[in-house]
Amino acid sequence: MKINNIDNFKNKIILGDCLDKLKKIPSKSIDLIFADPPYFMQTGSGILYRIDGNKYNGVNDDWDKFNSYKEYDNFTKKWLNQCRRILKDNGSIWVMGTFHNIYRLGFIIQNLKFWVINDLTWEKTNPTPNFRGTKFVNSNENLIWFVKSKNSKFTFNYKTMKNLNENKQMGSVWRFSVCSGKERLKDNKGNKLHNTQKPEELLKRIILSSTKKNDIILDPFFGTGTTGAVAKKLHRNFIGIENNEKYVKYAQERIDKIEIILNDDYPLIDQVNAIFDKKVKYPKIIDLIKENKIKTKYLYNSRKEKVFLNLEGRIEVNKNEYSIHKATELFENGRYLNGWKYWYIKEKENYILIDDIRKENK
Amino acid sequence: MKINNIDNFKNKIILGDCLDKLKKIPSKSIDLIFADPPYFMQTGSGILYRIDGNKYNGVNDDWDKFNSYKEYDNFTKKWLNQCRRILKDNGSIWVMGTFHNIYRLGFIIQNLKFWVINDLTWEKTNPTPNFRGTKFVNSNENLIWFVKSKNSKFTFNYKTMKNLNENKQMGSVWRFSVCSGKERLKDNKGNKLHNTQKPEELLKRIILSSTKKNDIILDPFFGTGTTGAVAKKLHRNFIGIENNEKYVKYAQERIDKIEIILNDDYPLIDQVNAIFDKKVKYPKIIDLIKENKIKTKYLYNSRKEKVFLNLEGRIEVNKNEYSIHKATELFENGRYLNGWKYWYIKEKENYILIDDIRKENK
DNA sequence: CGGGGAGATGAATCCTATT
DNA sequence: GAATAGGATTCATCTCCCC
Repeated sequence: MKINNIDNFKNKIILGDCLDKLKKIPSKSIDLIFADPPYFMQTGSGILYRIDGNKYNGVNDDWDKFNSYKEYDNFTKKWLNQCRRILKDNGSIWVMGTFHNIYRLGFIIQNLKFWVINDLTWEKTNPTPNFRGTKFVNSNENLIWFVKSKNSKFTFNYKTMKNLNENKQMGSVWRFSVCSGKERLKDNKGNKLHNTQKPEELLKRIILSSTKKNDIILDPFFGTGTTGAVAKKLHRNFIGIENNEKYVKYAQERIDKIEIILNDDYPLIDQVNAIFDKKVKYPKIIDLIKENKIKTKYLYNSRKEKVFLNLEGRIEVNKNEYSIHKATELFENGRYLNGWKYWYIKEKENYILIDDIRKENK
Repeated sequence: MKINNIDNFKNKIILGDCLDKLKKIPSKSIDLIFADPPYFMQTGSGILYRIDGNKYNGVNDDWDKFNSYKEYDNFTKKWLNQCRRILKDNGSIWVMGTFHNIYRLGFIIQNLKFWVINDLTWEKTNPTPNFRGTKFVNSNENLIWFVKSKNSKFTFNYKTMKNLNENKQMGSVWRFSVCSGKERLKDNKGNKLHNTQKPEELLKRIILSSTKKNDIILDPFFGTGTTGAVAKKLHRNFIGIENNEKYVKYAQERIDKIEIILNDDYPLIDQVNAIFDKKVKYPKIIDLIKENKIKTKYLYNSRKEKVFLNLEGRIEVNKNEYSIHKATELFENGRYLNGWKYWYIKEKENYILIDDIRKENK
């Protein structure tokens, strides 16, 4: 086995510096990267500050601010370039942040020629109120979903997400509460372990929408391991990178505790996933003719206009041949419609949509 | 009077290039700038079809075309620098965009040492669906509210916004529909005048939250003049800059038509509601009966013909039930009339039109 | 101007495999 | 690489018409 085979990293938490450890990951080996990077501010001592209320006081005179943006941008470019290298060509990356860093992220993402698919808003139903009434309550965090290039054939489990959303297309604004209660990890003194632990609901949506079962998901800022926990629950593989030994310990415990089968939070979601995103193979019209499922020589539209269907499954009009789809243009003034849902056969006195015949014989 | 006195620009639409005209505005003269710049959408050259086969008519205007991010960024820097110059030290700027441009805006805003107050999300309740099921529905646009420096004493009308939000602190995610219907301006052929007209609700929140009465509000991408219209309705002054002659003409007409009805004797919030929430909800007849506003069992028409009104708000004639409207047909030889304006109740010896009762109880 | 139904429409980086 | 065929895909809102 090669030392750098991706299998060596699967479902492990790697303790160490994000950039150092990213460089160890083989190229084009990852299906999804989720990154919740820190809000980095250079204070002279090089302290990393997470986005957490007003904790970044004291580093905001103009010069420091600009200087720290520069540092932050450089750091961002470095880990994003590593992400580009290790991501499969059709893989996806999700990042999240607030106004403090999301514009830095988005700008650099676009400059590195990544291709943005969606920008999303997580609306927190229970944000910290603005006690002094000085501005609007900061009730959103922002997500960017992007891929390596415009031509990427990324995964999007459309029907799964629709199904999760009362059977309507899921939009780009997600509304649920911040992580609290039992889900929130505590240290052995009973204090919250991490300031910005992400809710599993968030990772559930990300992973369900843009990965397939058994995909490999990497999180370079693993923290308390929400990404790993949800990946395991959804039968995906994870790789975590985290610099803080304490977080690694608790994250490992958290993930080890999860039993993959029959979890109450995610009952049979993989089966749902499989059911809803399964592509159905339909027979072609020529097959239906050959198998004698369509015996009639003529097709009709809803206005009972009649066309001739030949043995090759082509519609003949004025000595020209058209596909069943293309023929709709002729009869609908250039509107291009799905021919399967447009043409009927006549059986005795009944008109039957050819799509219904197709579905009976799939 | 100085040639460049700001009073010369007040409540005028300036036809011409955004940058040229911004340069004419005196320094530190503006209280609020709202900027809805081109988004640089980069749509493909293909036609996007709706599911019913019709074409989707999206933004394909010349004003949204740029050759590169670099060109877009340079343009952005230039107009933002002019904005910094003309804005009062305690003034506010709001910009908006989607993922196509919002990271460019935010990044440049931060690099130019502006100070961000809030990032906000406008969640559209009726966005264009994703016809192909290729990604999450783009249902949000993004806003950035920022000021000239961290020390700015900007305006934030906290209580007004709280009052507008059922007396809860207003958050950074706003939910309302896109501009359509009567609010949407049409050209003289009946087509939509502008591809991206913004709803008045949006400007209402921006102007109410971060300006005072009689403030001067400048919009460098004036378009159809939503900013001017709402400014006028709320007793603020506007200055619009717009390059397209047609838009200017229609915007001027739109603004001229507005009657200012603010009155100092009434609480602002009531007036705001009166101005913007033009739709009056009338009670239904069943509600009036339930609330005992209509106590009588009989209704009369102008010929004093009597009918029985049951507890479900239906008129009974010859063992048949009719709506109050449908019942007019019976009594008017098939002429269909508005029942509210046809039927009376009898109170002592007075006949009272049920429409009057309804209006008293709206 | 009630109520039901048909039709229109909105800032969109909106498909894919085969020949 | 371009052209073609096959096949999958929509939600809230507003206006207008009719009864």
